[in-house]
Amino acid sequence: MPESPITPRGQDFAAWYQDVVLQGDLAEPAEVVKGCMVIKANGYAIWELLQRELDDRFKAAGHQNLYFPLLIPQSFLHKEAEHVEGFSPELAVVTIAGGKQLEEPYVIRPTSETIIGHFFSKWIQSWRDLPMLVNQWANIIRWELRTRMFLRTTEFLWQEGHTAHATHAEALEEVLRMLDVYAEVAEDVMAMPVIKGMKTLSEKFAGALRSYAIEAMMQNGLALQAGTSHDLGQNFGKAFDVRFQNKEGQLDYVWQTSWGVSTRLIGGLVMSHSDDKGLVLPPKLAPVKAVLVPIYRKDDERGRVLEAAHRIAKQTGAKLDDREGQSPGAKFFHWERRGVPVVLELGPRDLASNNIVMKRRDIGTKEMVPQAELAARLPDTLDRMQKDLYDRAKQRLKANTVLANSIGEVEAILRDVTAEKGGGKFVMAHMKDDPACDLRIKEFKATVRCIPLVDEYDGAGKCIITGEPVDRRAVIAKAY
RNA sequence: CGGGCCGUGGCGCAGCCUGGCUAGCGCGCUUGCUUGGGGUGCAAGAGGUCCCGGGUUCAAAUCCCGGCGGCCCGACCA
Repeated sequence: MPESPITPRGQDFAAWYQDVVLQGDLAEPAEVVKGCMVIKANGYAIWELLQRELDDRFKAAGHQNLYFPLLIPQSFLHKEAEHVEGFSPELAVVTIAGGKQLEEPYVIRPTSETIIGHFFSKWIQSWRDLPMLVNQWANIIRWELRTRMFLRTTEFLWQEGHTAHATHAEALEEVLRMLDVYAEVAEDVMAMPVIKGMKTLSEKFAGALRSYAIEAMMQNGLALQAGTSHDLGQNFGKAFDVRFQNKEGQLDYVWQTSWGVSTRLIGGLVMSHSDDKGLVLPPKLAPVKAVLVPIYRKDDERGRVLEAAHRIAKQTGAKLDDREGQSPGAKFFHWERRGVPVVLELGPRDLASNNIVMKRRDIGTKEMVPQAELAARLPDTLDRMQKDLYDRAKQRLKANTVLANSIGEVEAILRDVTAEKGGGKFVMAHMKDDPACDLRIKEFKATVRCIPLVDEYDGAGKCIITGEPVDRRAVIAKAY
């Protein structure tokens, strides 16, 4: 087992992850087979917590969960020209079933706009059927050339929301509402600050009018697209003949949206907060929030300590680690690796003084707390840790965001992004939303991440490539 | 599709160049004792088609030929 694993700060996450989490048995959230993940206990429990946070918000916004087929007739993909062009290279196709060559192959869903468009056309006839607000929790397959644990696996779990509206304005409102939901979960639940923004035309979803995204910064300064929300316009409505009769009695195509987040969020979570000792989980996403490790030497101590430990664990909701044959030290390391926010230590000394030792995972501080106060202090400590994690991540984002006023400056900042030089940066520069400009940025192995919805800088300026006026700075960065 | 690396108990590896006794080490696992405020220590034990096929040889994990599989780096992407 590696004693000093590679830090996620400034290092390649995949390498750190493999060393620390997989081989080092630190958090055992997952392993990978042919680019597909087996998500293990701790990792899946985190996903379940995230699912609940998201699902509650979707339902509050009026969406209902449905489930659509895994296999999509290949012809469906071809109905929207841009869509099929974008997804063709990464499709897994089923050509044989039941021992026979199929007349028409199926594709394993890479996303479900097409099959949902097919059903929307059956379900929607009147303006009274709108808006139609559905969500699906599902697995999808995209045969990418390169996989990275959690961030880009061949198969992944996600949620995809699909809605149909009577007007473009209403659809756009929905697109931005769900982007806000993602930002809220990222920031309030994951303690991961994000920038809400519009993707450039060259980075938008295949088949969308416009795509919006939340962009986060990992500890090494690389950007991670953590969630997307698409304004599909009437593209899929026209492709799948999703028409409705409006209040004026005329036929019109619906305006659609789609939005999704995936198990990539778990990768983002790990890369946002974890340290050399292993996972650090924000309390709101910690499957186990506090563990109580009892310490005793002799049999009579054991009885007294365990009795008190059981009582305190019950009062506070902490998990009692009463495994025999494991030293307290071994237990401390065990839970530290797994990112448990608070570890409580209770031994004979504490019994005598009516105290208990409370240790925070993120900053490592130990605190003596009167046993009687623990039930009240523990939630406060968890809240503070949640907030501190966010604040630290926010500060890191600020510290690594820089302005650039020429293409040369952008290049100088992004060239040789390494840990020694402080890792990656978000470079804010005025950039025209033009595929030719995106291409220029790609020469530095970076991309235009987004054009922020809220301008926190100096407003309008001239494009550093074309010189044309643009109304705000865009985020340029190297990304996962 | 380019560039690099690797297939040896559950996991991580050494051994291969220079062929040779019973294939070794760490972790994990089992049993017992011991220990316990940051990975206790000791003892005993279970566990192997050395990726596959062929060749060379008295003898192959090791050398040769052919296959298969995996990982990492780049191009594609949530």
